[in-house]
Amino acid sequence: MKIDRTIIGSLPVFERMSDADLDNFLDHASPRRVLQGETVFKQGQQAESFYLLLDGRLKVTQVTGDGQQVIVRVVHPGELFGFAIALQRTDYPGTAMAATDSVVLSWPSEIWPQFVEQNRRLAASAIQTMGRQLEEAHTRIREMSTQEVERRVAHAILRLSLLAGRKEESGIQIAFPISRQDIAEMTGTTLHTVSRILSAWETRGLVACGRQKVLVRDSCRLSRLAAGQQD
Amino acid sequence: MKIDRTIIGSLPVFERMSDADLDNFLDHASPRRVLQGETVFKQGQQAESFYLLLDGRLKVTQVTGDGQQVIVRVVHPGELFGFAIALQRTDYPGTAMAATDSVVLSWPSEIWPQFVEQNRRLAASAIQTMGRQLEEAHTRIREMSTQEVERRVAHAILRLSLLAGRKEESGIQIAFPISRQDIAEMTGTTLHTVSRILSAWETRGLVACGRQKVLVRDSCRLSRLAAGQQD
DNA sequence: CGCATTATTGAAGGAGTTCAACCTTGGTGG
DNA sequence: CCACCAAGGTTGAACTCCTTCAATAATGCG
Repeated sequence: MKIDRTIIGSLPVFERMSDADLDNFLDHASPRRVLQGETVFKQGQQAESFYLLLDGRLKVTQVTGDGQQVIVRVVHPGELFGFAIALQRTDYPGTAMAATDSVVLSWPSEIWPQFVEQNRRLAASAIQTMGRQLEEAHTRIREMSTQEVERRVAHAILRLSLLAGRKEESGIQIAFPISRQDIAEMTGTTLHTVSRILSAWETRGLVACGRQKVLVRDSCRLSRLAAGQQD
Repeated sequence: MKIDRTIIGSLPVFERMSDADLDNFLDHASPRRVLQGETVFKQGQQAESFYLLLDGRLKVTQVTGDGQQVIVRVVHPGELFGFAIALQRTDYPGTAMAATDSVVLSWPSEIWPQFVEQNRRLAASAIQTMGRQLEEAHTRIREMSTQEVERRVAHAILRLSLLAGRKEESGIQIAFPISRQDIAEMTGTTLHTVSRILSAWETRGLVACGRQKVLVRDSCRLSRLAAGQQD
């Protein structure tokens, strides 16, 4: 499979990879379309591949023993995911589902060691990616420990508007379908509470929202709210 | 500074490093004693070194904008910490404080890239370390999202008894001083709630505790409690 | 011994969940 | 083409788990 190097080579993950290495690497890749609602892999499945998201948006969820679901990560274009192999796991710890129609590249897990060893700089890049994720997780833990729900939701929405925002005339639209339930699973609350909060915000002109849609109208005031300053 | 290779070489981090590489690497290390209550580094400080804990136990805390503290990690002997440099940060995101008298090794941040590139296998090892931390963080997020306080505390105590437990005649003693406040900061609750929970457990014979001490007397029933089965 | 730190416990209050009922939206198939 | 219906969303009311406030007790260090 021949994949165009120019687009992919510009991604941070491959930043410092030589053209030759990159070509070689891409020769082993298989592209795949994933329609909205379909999964790339499921929790507990054998981790036969690792992936890169080229286009679209994925939600990575985990289900607890008693059936509760949590969104542990949203995958944005250009990010690696499903690299369970790197953690010496044989199965995927979560489920990756397309929040919107997406395109992914996949490589067989076996070549991960090669992937890391062939280009030493790349290892550093992978570590950085994980480091960022780790920091994000810690931020979330901190927020969940100390902040009330409204601020957590504000943070989550702002974050999404940054990483997945489409600028429109009346504000920043989150560029993939996201339900109240999704937001609840990202912030550790219930869809009811999220609904109430968004309704209140809408009244105050902070956001506008519809079915699976959120538009940030006043990110400035929302930021202040997230920071804990009442406005 | 000459440090004995035999002890350190057996640590998972250096698992597959050659003796020569290891010696070279240890030549750049500085050991340091850290007394209980002292800090190795503080949140916001320039990240001039990265570290390995040889002996003792550290708490890594973060303080939020509004002064609330959270324990993001407990560092156990043999683990790397303070490798902010790997995440391309110039400062430490948290504070590392000795929960008990400890010994650490430190290396100048500058040699991290060398550390990673010189021994390719080591990079994989570092990634695994971070991967484990990431999984742990996700577990915590999942727990905080879905479980009530008592189960979270049970999990935290069990985890500590596994990673820092000293077997005694009457149960498993957590081998470093840990206050109600600490447990609260690890589980996202208040010291009051922790105190009430531990008191209740003590009555039921699950644990025995004193000032900064916790002893697990019935890890089996505690596990069941953590799993959500009422006993 | 005295004092600071840590821990216990009661009472009151509140933020958020749970339960329940109802409303909207948009896709689909008759 | 539009009627139907499942999925998503809203909103009220009751309840509860946990926090907050407060006061008191135990522990151990200097």
